[in-house]
Amino acid sequence: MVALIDCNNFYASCERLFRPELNGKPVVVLSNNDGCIIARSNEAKALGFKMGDVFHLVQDRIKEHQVQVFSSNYALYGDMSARVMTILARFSPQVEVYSIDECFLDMDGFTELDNYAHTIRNTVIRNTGIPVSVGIAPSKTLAKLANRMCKKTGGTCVLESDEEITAALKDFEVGDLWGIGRRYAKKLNKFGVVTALDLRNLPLEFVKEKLTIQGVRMWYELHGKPCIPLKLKIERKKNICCSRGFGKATNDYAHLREATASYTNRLSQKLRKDGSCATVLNVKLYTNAFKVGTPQLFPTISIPLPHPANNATDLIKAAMHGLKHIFRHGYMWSKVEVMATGLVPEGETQLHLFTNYNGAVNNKVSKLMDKINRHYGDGTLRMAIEGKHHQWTMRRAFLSKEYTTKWKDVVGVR
DNA sequence: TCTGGGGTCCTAGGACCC
DNA sequence: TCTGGGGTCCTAGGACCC
Repeated sequence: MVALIDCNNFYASCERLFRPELNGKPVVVLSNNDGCIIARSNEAKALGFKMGDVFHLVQDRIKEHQVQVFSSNYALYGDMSARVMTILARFSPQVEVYSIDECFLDMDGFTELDNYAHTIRNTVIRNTGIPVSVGIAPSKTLAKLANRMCKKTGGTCVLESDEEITAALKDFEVGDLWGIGRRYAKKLNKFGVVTALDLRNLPLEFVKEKLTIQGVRMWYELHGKPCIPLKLKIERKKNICCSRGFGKATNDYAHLREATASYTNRLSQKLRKDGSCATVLNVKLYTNAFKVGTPQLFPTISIPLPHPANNATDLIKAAMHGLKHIFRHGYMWSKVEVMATGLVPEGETQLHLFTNYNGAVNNKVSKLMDKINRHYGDGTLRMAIEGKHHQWTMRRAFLSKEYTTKWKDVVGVR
């Protein structure tokens, strides 16, 4: 048996923690750049606000219903997530942190699962203030389903017997299954497969043909035979990316240089944190595809690095070279993306045959900057080429404080 | 004026090897 | 008249997840 614990309306719940007067009121959290709605309290859901609603298009309704709006505050959500996960790890020796707000626990050998689920839920809410739902079932896919079933009531759900599982599958839309997206749902609907039970009852060969090997795994999982193991080890990432839209589109090359350098610096931090070096750096520019009638271009370049690197200096140098190559006049650029690929473990990098360059000095500088920034706060030391972040930095008009990660933002109690 | 930012896995097809 | 039978690696594109 496996449990899936999922935080309810996670970002909205985090914001409410430090604004208790908002309990029972509609709250939404926006994506980066205050673009779309990405989290909603139950009250906001009830008012009809949808995931992905474009903020400036629903602004009138937001005002009308006095919905409290927040910009994304990942410093806060990341820290609250770590607290929740730490508590959850007490409840099982085998834990997979699946996303910022979800966690699988191995429940093999555990008994009285109903009681245990309640204990988990009550402990998390008592110790962190974050409400969670707990779904327990024989496989990950079914645990996901169990979790979804109690999401509305915000409680717990254990699916164990065949009768319980069959009854649950019967009322569950196939498109809501973990692993079935919009495309597959449409495809399956065409074959008359509407519910999760319909999918489970299909012949295995048919599933394999239409949904490939992933569908076969899902089919077994729906039969209560686990096929997707818990990921207990955190693996090094295969790609690392830093991509962000600008607060305002620009055609100014100087701004693009600043933004690209800044994202690349951030990318290099992520690489160092993961213990990886890049062998290839990709740079891509975007115009705003939503603006019909304006000239569109999405130029991209892939730069093989002379030496695997994760220091800011070498990567920014490569990125500037790439940017120069793909930049064109006559376009309004709205976003830049830098991506590190061909990652190799730091310390296992291949030296260059014809030079004795090994990046030692640049690596030292970056590591020192990490240390200082960890101690004095992100951005204390930056690369000069990043500029002052005025023109292109993202919109965050409704940002809350870093209540749990910044001394000056900690709430005082009298 | 304003529409997110990350990731993963799988398959088919091409290029190459002996 | 007739032209094999294994492999690997890489990439682009498509699907999915939060």
